[in-house]
Amino acid sequence: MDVSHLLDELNDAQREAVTGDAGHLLVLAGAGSGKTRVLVHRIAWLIQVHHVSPMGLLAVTFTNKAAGEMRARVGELLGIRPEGLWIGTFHGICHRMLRMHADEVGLPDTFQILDSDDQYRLIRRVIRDMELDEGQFPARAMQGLINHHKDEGRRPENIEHLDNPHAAQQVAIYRYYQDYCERSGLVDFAELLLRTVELLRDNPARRRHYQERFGHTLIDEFQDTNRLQYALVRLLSGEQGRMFVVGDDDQSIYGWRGARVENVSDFVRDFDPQVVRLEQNYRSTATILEAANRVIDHNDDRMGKNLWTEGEAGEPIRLFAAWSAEEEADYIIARIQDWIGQGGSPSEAAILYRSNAQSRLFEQVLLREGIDYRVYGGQRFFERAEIKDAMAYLRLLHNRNDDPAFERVINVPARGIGERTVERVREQARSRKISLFAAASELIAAQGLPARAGKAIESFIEKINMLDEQTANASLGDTMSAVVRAAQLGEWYRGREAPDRAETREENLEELVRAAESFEQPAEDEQAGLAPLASFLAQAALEAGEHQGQSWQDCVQLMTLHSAKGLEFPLVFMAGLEEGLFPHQKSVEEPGRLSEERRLCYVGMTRAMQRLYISFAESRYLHGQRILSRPSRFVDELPAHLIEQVRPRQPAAATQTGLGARPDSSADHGLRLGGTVGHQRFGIGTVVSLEGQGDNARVQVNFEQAGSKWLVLAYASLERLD
DNA sequence: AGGTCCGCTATTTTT
DNA sequence: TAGCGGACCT
Repeated sequence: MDVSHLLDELNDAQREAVTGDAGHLLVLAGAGSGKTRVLVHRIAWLIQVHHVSPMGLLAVTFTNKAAGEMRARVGELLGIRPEGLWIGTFHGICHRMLRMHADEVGLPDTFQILDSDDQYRLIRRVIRDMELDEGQFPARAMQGLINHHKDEGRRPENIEHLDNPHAAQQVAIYRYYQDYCERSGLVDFAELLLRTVELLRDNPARRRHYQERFGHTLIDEFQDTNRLQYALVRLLSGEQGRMFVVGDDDQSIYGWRGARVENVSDFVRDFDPQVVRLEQNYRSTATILEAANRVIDHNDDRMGKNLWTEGEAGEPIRLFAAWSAEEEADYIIARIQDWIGQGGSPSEAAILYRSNAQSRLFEQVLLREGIDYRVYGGQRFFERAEIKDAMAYLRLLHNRNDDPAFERVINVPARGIGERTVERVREQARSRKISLFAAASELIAAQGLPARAGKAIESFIEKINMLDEQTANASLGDTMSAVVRAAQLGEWYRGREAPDRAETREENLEELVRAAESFEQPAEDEQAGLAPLASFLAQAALEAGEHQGQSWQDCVQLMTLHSAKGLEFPLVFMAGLEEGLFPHQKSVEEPGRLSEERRLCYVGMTRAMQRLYISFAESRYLHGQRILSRPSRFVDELPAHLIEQVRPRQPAAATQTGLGARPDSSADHGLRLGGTVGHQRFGIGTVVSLEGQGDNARVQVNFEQAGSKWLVLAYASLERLD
């Protein structure tokens, strides 16, 4: 069989990775170096050249998007959809295994996945049940703590330090929450992984089964794995399995949520892999790459990598120093208009920022200028309140013991069941160790509720039971439709919200019915004996859907630097490069976090294909207050010779608005902004900023070689060269 | 039971 | 500035 098409379009390093034959492989894949291509070709290579059965391959990614893309491209390359090939997210794959072995891990067949919001509400419920002070044990923090323990593989019984009463209480919350989940057949995201790890760890037969099956394990974005994910991969791969690990330590930006870059070096230690570096970049100009290389060079403890390109130097990076965030936004939108005016497309432009709040100004200006835009990171479809409400009804049909679902809709729409009544039901559930639904039924039967409340609860229970009977043989679409109709959520929202808002909710509910109608159950779910309804519920939790609808439109892209990872745009703006904002204050304060901010900067820069603008503002509103900032240290780390100062900082007089001290152009040192100066040690540079007077006068110079420096004039002995 | 007002807080996000 | 949650009022 001719397999040249698998290698023809690859460079040497990519080829080395794809064909690697010596045990395990670590591919250090720089930004834009063709990482996905290598993964996809590797899979095809194993199947077509080494005749590995698709059944023997496991490919793991982080996001559904990445998994979907990989699956599509493998299918395309092989010309067929390889049957039996497991490509999926960590959570998707674990979910699948747990469904297959639910009985062995002590889960009911009807177990439900708890999304973050459900989990949060349940933890809050638990803390109240335990009658603890929510100030001392905030649900948000407890959620983080519990998830962190799980990500580290810890059960309540594995946690020590119980000498501290507060810590002991936290563990008690974890235990209570976990017991609750067990009783109700609920599994949170971290639990999906932890259960699977425990299954493989404690059940030798299962472990052997999978280890024998998966001769090859491929893992994407390895720098983002946490301890549990690494443990999972090791268990699945076993002694015999070959690991093909792709990652980039320089793009590790999720340490704050448990990702361990150290897994990359641990992998080298544990598996002694062949290491291949993909350093040739097919995305950005040489100028952008060199600047990015130089910035990331300020980090220690790197595996080491230098991006290069055969392409041209391209344009310099433009650095814009704005007085205010408003001016920054005006400037950026004006440059986008230039781009469009020159025939560029709006969707080729991306504005990247550190925190979501920054999008507002850009949105205002884009709106004013009539340019379409799309903000990433809004609420996702299955996270919308009305959708979650409808889904809660559906969940109750599927599993009456789903307490979070019961709590969510027991009084939505309002049917006169208040906190007191619900608390009576909870008490009953606690003392009888049964679900809320069962407790409510018992109370009705025992007439243990006030007449009014009792009637209301009874009608709710009847509604659920009746819906269940009516839809027993109905399709998923018809069931959903019946649920939405019976629940009367549209009416409920219409009665209490602004018309346009309620209308959107009703449209979403219609959309939900359509989604259920067109839902195609994955073949493997069907084989596992799963009802379509169960599949649908699981998928809603695991893939919450698109962030925002208008993705098809040709519009300017607004997103955080984090969401930009993995994407590329011809025209990129990185805005708000100010100390305190980027790097964020919190990251500056905590040791070790700064290098992650720098990696974020590196990620941002390497999104740009042709043209990169970097900007900062001296003043902006933050939490309703105007604050003054210095440029980010990352700006100083940009090599001066690659930068074009679009507007060197002007003497203040003209734009002075009375905010703080401005550089004084009338000082007698004879230097001027934009002027060229020479320095004994640093060489030649451009004056970028002047500050203070007399002995205190300081000057910021962008030196061609040494980069940007602040110098005190009294000591620096600069020479005027212009 | 349900609605309103006040005060507190405030990176980054996927599953 | 804005959203959320809790306290308070009807």
